[in-house]
Amino acid sequence: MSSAPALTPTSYIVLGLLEAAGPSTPYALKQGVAISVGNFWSLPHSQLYAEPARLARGGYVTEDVETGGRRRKTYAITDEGREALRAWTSEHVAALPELRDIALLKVFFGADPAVVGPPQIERYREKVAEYEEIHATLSAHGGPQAAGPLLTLELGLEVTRACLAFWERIVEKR
Amino acid sequence: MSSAPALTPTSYIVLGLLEAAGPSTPYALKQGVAISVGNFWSLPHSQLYAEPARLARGGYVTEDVETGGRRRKTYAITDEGREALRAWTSEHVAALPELRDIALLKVFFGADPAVVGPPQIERYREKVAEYEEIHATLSAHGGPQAAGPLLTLELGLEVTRACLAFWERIVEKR
DNA sequence: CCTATCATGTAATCCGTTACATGATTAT
DNA sequence: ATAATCATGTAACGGATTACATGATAGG
Repeated sequence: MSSAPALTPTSYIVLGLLEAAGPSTPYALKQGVAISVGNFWSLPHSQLYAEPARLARGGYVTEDVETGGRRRKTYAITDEGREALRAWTSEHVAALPELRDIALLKVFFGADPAVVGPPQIERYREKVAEYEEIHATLSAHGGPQAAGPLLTLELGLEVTRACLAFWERIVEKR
Repeated sequence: MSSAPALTPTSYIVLGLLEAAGPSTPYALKQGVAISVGNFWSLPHSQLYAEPARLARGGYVTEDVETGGRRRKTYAITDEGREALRAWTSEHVAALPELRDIALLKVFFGADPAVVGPPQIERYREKVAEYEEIHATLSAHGGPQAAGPLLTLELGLEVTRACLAFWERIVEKR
């Protein structure tokens, strides 16, 4: 008896969104990712078609196929899926994330900060502004279920600001 | 005529190490990654066997097979490889990196910071200490060719400190 | 009515992870 | 000697990216 492959972060993103938003089509999941977790963990839309299908094979979600023309598929989380999600959020994490920053990789191998830096600075400034705006609306409205996303956003802001400060410093220092 | 697949970050890590260290075996590359770029972009050792082989097929490196018993392979960067590396470091980067932090993902989906946070805090403290030590030795010794790695380390330190502060704050705040 | 964009999906390919495997070398 | 660890690779599998493709919908 072959055990099914373990669930991946992609799996839990889908499960988490399905639990929060209720039954959804892949397209709705795509929208959901874009305005929430996609800010720090994005997925190509093809994954949002493939992953729910995998989860359905494992019994973590149900698949409901529209009888009409487009045969759209709607997925809903099952009790088993909810349990898997709960177990996952209850486990601690030993490993730290890696930066995996392409611009930084180039600097490591000798790129000129004056070349690599400026576009990064510009994008980081936009991102800080964007995060600040989301943070304002989310902390004003957005009930207690927004606590997780709000915390996430706060780390995003701090890290983004740290990166911005770094690039500004190394660009002007030469 | 089928164009070869584009080079990946893994490719440039191998090319960069080969340029910096001279001809190397996969095992030497593994050692090199571990003490340098692996601090923010790690690779499983199997990639350091597969990737040089791919690069050899594209003409970016040469492969020299030992005639003796182990038939060890030694790779050396070619002019074409050097040019590809130089072109890559000269291009700017539009995209920003994503955090892709599993612990943060769990918090996003409702995990209790008191569960997820403490192991992260412990690891982050170790990492800060480690980075500070490397930074001290690298800025004391380590000539001008250590400029890239030194900068890289500085961003690593700032981001790591920001993450540490975040987790400390959200763990104690409840 | 035509065209652009949104919505919805599939296919091919390849990288990356994981596991397996075995040859040298060192320590006890 | 024998065990343990280091060194050196290969194989299998699957997830992720990329590209392809076409059905709806709205704007001009």
